Amino acid sequence: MIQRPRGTRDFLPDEMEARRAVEGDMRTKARQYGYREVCTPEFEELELFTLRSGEGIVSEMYAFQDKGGRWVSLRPEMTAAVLRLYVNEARVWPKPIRWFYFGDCFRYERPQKGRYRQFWQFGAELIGADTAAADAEVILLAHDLLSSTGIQFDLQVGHLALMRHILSPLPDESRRQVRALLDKRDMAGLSRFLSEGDYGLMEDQLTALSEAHTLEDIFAVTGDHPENERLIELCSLLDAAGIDYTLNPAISRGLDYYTGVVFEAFAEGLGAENQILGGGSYRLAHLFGGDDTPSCGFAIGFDRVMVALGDREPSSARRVVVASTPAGRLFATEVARLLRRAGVITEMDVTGRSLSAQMAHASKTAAFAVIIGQEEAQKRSITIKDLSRGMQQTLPLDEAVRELFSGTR
RNA sequence: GCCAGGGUAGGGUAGUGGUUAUCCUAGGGGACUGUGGAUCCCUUGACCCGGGUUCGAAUCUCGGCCCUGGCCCCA
Repeated sequence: MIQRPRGTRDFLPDEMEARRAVEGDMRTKARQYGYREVCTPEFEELELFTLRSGEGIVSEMYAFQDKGGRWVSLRPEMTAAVLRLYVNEARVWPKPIRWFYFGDCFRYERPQKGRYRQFWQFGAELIGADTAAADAEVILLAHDLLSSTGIQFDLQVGHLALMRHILSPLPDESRRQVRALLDKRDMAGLSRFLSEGDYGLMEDQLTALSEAHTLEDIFAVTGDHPENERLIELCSLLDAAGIDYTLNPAISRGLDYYTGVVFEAFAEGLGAENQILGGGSYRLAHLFGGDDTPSCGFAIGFDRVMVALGDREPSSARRVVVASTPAGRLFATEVARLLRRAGVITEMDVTGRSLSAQMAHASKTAAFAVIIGQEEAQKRSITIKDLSRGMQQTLPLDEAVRELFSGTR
């Protein structure tokens, strides 16, 4: 027997239908905001991803040399590819550009709850705008996408300029370490690190910042800063939209290319991998040969959303099985075509089983059985049996199709 | 890369060194060639892989693979 590759999953029909339904709701919502779907290759030149995220990520990617000797990689995320697409094809399109995507990505990591080697992301990018209104739109879209799924989540919004301001006296490498500690909320580790480097005052500021969840508290720590206005405006826009969010100036997203506003969302019941959304404003296009275009975007961990949703009711779409005797078979074929054309999910026997066995099968998979034997075929009528209630009636074909159609909607 | 716990028919399980590996469920067929769920009968189907110990291994042991969760990382 061949095993499924590690960290991958198979999806059976019930689960696939649930995934498609959620995905469809997200698409609908994104379109309402004027975003249009794009699709990029599942593998790209390796350099695309190392330009964005550094050489260090190669060990966690499905990277390989193809038969022409080119270094390529299965995509570990989609933002870089979407920005590459923008630079290649849409540089001169009217700004701003609103795009969304849904696709699978691959990372070579140790699987655990909510973490797989093949996983799906739903994301959006707003390219060519650098205002609080742009930040607000993207955050609202992210919020509405998550809301449309019905999960409970905690949305946190921050701004990297605040922390950069405080950390500016530090050398580059220390800055990165401090941000990692803050992201983990490891205040003890932070304290140890900063006192070693003789930055005691900074520790007080950072502690205060990580505990600040209102604009006043934040500005009390950071003082006057050119980006304060941006944050004030963003908050007033988010408040006007009436969404729930928490200000969290300690978000650092572990990334160097984010430029300003950053946001994340978390859900319950996911164990260690509880982050379901990450995003912010960034500049990437110039890395791929474009202008230095400001952008803002996010990605939703689709699989984690599905885990957070839990098991849903299987699809309620009702089905019909057409059961026939040999004498009714040709007419039954005709009837099945009519039903399908009318939009009814219709199955017919393909095993040559007895009528009794066909009915036994129908009772397991369908809500209604349509029975066609010699008598029905001669009169061009069909017998409809409601399998849950056990009632049946024989009707002329036209009338029966109408009946079934309305009965199964 | 590290740690813990796991792996017996499609699903769920019993089985701590000894006949032909247990039971439930599911699938196929039949009793029943125009009517399902009940019942009965027949049937399909498993010890994750490999080495070792042993007269004998599902069982003990080692390695690997995979699963679940945690750490690390998280673009």
